[in-house]
Amino acid sequence: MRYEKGHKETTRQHIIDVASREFREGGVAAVGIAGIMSKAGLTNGAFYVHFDSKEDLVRAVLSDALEQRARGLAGNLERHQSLKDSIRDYLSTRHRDHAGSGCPTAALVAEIARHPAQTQDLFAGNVERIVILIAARLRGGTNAERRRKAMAIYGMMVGALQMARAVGDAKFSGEILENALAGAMSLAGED
Amino acid sequence: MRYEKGHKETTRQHIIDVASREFREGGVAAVGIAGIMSKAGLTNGAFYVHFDSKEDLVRAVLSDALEQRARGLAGNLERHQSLKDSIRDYLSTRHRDHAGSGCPTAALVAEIARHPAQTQDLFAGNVERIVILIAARLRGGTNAERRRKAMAIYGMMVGALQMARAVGDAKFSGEILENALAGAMSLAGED
DNA sequence: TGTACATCAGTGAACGCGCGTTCACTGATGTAC
DNA sequence: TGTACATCAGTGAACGCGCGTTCACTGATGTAC
Repeated sequence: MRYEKGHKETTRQHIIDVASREFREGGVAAVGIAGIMSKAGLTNGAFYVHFDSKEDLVRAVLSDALEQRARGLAGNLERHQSLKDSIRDYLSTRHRDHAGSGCPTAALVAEIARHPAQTQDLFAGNVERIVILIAARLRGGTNAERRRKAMAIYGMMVGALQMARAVGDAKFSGEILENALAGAMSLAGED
Repeated sequence: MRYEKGHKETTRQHIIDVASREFREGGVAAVGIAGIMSKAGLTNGAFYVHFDSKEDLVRAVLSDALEQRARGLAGNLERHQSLKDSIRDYLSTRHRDHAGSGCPTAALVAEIARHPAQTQDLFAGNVERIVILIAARLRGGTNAERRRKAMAIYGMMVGALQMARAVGDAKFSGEILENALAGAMSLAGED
């Protein structure tokens, strides 16, 4: 079988998409290559046609997922979605219950802390980008003050979403999301 | 060899202490039982004299580590440490660089989200406890408002510490910690 | 136009390894008689 | 007091299994002549 131009790149992206979901749902350490390839409709061996190693895939997945997230947020803000609505989406039960398609930072930040410097740098660049996007939507104060608030707000979003996912009890979980939203808006200086 | 009274309980606690550090440093999924037992100065087989399974150990570790943390915070507050100083300790470079002896929530929250309900309930009880401790130190507003703020602050602490650990770059990491501290104090209504 | 060879994404079996778990055994001490 | 047996935390080899990775091979298509 010989394939049309671009086929290899399409397959590579498909593997990244599947792995991206699996990693966010199950964690990098607990998800294996055989499982990813099987879910992608391929066999074990084809993996190394596309990636050098599992760590190479992790970097490709992070790069892709973080990029998509930042683009999504930028797009929403350009389409005049309010910062509050963006944060509300982030701290929603829907986002909480769909980690596989959700924020890669919330799903993988603890694991990224244990990965090589190259992987961490990739992550850092994305955090910077998100902070700038949030800061640009804040009103009042100096640039430095808006940057400070943006970091605090982003940290709260990531921490609260993770806790909401980990407590199990739906009522308590919902309370965490609501209270973090109120806290974020209070910091942002809106209602 | 027959052992003095309490020996088994001492050994069990020693295994928990070792596993607690290893899990927080490396993550539950990436740390094996053979490694834990070897670091505890014992062999493989002895593990099942003390625990039914790895999940049983995970619960024992979480229960122990979360309990210790909550007690530590309660003790500091009773000894009249200010809330600000407690949060400053939490968002310190020292805490960031010593995950093994640090907050189990920040280290393991993402993994707890993937563990059984029994494990999640254990975690939820501890979050509730910490929130109450923080809320009791807040001034002004109704009880409900203080609870809201306490949850937002705790979420921010956990999220910011994790991001500070994952970005690699020390300068950026320090900036995240400082800005989260400022955000938390702003929410708490102090300086 | 027909034949021989090159290309290369994907196959599927196998590699060594460490995982969580099991189990027959050890041996120092306690208890029974 | 001396002997026989029970106790049980810990040993260390082994279990089946899935991990990440390697590799000889396939086979449809493209290119050369």
